[in-house]
Amino acid sequence: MFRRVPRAWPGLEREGFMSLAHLMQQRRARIAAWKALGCDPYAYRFEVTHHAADLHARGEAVTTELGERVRIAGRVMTVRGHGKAGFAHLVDATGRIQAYFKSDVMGEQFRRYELVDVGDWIGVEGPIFRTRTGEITVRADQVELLAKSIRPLPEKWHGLTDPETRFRQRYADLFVNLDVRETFRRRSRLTSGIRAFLDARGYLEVETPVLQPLYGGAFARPFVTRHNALDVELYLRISNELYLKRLIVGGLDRVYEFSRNFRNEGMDRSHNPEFTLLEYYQAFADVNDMMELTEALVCEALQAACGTLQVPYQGRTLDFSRPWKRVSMLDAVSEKVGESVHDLDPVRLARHAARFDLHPRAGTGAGGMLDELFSTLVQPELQDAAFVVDFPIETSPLARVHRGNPAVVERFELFAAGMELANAFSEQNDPDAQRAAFEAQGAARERGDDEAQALDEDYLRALEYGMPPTGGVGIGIDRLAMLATDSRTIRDVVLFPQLRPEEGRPVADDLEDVEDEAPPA
RNA sequence: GACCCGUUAGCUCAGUCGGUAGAGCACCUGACUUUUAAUCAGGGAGUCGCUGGUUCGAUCCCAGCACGGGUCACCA
Repeated sequence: MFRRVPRAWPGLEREGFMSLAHLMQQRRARIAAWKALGCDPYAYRFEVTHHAADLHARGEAVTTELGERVRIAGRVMTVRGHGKAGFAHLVDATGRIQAYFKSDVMGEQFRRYELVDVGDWIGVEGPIFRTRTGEITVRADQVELLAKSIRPLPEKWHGLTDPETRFRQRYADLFVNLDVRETFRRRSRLTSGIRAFLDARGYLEVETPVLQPLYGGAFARPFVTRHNALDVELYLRISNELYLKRLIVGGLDRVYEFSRNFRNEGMDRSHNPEFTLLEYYQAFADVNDMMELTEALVCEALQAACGTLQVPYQGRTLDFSRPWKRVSMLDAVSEKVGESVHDLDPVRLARHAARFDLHPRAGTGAGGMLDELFSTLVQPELQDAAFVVDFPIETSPLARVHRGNPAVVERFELFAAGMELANAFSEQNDPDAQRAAFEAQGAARERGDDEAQALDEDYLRALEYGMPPTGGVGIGIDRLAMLATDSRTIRDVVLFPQLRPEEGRPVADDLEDVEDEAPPA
């Protein structure tokens, strides 16, 4: 890690004072050597004919005889010199490929090979062949330096393991730990699979505001920012839900958005302050339609990403094969506490909560206590994909009351690996009922619940024009990506997870400044 | 926010019962024309996270701070 040091430390000019600066100075010195050979250490382009994977795919067709000429480019990860010959491994976007450099073949060009440092980007041209030990290799007769690397790479065997450095310097993580690339490729296959699924069903991908004058659609604290010209406070969105439903009012009857949301809360294994939520809304559909659709969507996405619905995750196998289990929250909690809680009696729920050593905040209603009991007793056991239904009204202000049971709403959540993956409702489209639900939230806010949802007059105005019956779903894409890539934490599937900023500037930069100003020896 | 653990060379780590530190890889020099963690010989590289305290002397003991990791809390 970078260390903070005083900017002007006496003795800096002493030769070899600091190892990193010393190592970088050695590498910088090679820039001049390349120029002396007439080479630009930072090239403009290189014609690539093949990737590493293309050459490996040829298998037995490659023999110890020299074959087709190819041009490959990549970062040098290892160099093994043998006097008048040498080997190097290049890594490109598709993997590793070995290059062989031989003095009597390369002539003057061999001098270039001798200047190559680990970490440099180079381009190589020559015929492919198979070495004595069986590795497919390019026998270089031409070498070009594409970009000089002046910073030493992490160690080749243990690699880069410190999580802080891996996240801060994801660029290094990506070229040292090649499995990290596969994680993000798989995440990309997941999202492109979802897009293909929704596009094929007539859904329109849309983009709605990240900067919102009023945040809503979820229970969370927001990040606050300010627009200078308008002189107004704005919030980074905690959800895009209310905007997508405005579009349903507008007649766009199937819409979806991959929404980057921001919630000003603690961070842990499954929470990053910014995260990606896929939301999709379909007019004329209810929660049951959306359950079917979600089952199909997730299965298709996982197939695209993993090629299986038996998903290995942290030493166990999660079963996503259809149909998924459906669990009533009321039934499941009743079973765990040993008596029926279907009447949502607050006194009885409080007694059970106390029995399991749960201490809901003062003012928590029956729905909140049911939710706590569920989270503690039932949720950890939901490893294979399972839908949970029958949610209390109190915790669902944007959902419609259940047609068959006025105590609960038409809603489901999807769980797997003990994590909440998705949340869906038959959306509330009665403007008066929605206003009443907002007002109940306002009362909760009065009581000190700073996550209660604000009344959104513009959203109510939209509902007053009339919103068709609508089913809506939100899926936590980061969490789904965790499952699809067997990642333990959300940070493993977010390219640049949130960290405290590094204070000051990296040590090496400070030292370079001094060296640059020093007179040449 | 609470508690526990960590921070030593570019990387991965050892170590000092308090006397200013080592290994492997990487780097430099030399040898080596099919190696692949190449090998062999030699060499250089460190305010031991920061600040303060105790001490003749602190990388080591103590306190505070910073950053990171973990557990919990918060988080429908």
